[in-house]
Amino acid sequence: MQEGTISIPGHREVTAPAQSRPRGDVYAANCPTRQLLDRIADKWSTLILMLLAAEDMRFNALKRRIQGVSQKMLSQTLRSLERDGLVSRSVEPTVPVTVTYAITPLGRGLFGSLSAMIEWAETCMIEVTAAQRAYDLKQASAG
Amino acid sequence: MQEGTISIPGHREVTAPAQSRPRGDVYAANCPTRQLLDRIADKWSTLILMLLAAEDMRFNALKRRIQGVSQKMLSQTLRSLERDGLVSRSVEPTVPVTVTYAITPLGRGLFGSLSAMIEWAETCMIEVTAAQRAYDLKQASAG
DNA sequence: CTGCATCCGCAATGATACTG
DNA sequence: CAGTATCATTGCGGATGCAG
Repeated sequence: MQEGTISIPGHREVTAPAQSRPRGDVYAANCPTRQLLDRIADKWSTLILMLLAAEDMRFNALKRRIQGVSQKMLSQTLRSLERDGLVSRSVEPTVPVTVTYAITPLGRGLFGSLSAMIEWAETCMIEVTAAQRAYDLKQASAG
Repeated sequence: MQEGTISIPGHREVTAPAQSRPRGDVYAANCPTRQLLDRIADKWSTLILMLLAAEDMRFNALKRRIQGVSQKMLSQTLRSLERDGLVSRSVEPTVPVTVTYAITPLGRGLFGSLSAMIEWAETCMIEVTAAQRAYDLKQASAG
């Protein structure tokens, strides 16, 4: 951990202490864009964002919907997303408390790119699977 | 590891033994699309694909260009990408051997969605950073 | 109900050394 | 140059328990 870092547990720091050249090079290790890319490239972030783009949801609703996520990771991811301003969290002071998550305008912007990706994934899944099988066969025979 | 799984090291299996319902639910743990999504959502895959979309590259050229990647991860990711049919690998039998990586048509399809995402990331980075700062401040005072 | 804190195993990653 | 093999470490992610 360096100076500018914060303590979000699930947040992998890229060692970016006061980067001086913010623009242009996504391939530089300390580029802030890459940090963002890492967040986007998170296993759960994508799924959450997709869900929230459709409708606001409660914590447990999300958890039920996204199979395989633990509350820890869900909570963690949600907090990261909130911190990035992609998701908003609103608390109604009922008893017990009611927490609702929603996508922000900023998040909705990202959602556009994301959905294109998902769509691609669903479309090309067949081809990819075929490629994998071919590759595996070749490996098995070649050694 | 289950039956259908293979031994690519960097490949996190989602326990998908002969999934029966391939379509529709990206949120199901065993959905093949999600496997693909995980691949896409890889830290290095994105970067590599972006680079190769611009031009064919050699191994070390990639390594030099992508700061912070270890040969191990680069090699690993490259192999995954090749297995998925997104990247092609060609070997010229020179001495020493010359290996060139290129993006495939399939990979280029994905590249479209990807570049939209990168573009978004670069555009909205400022806003996200601002949101982060605001969040952190709020935490610091309220926390 | 909605979380946060803690412990902990294991997979993923990185550093280093070695091969062709 | 283009990797593979080995070893050390990290921190993800799951399970559990507790709090508001």
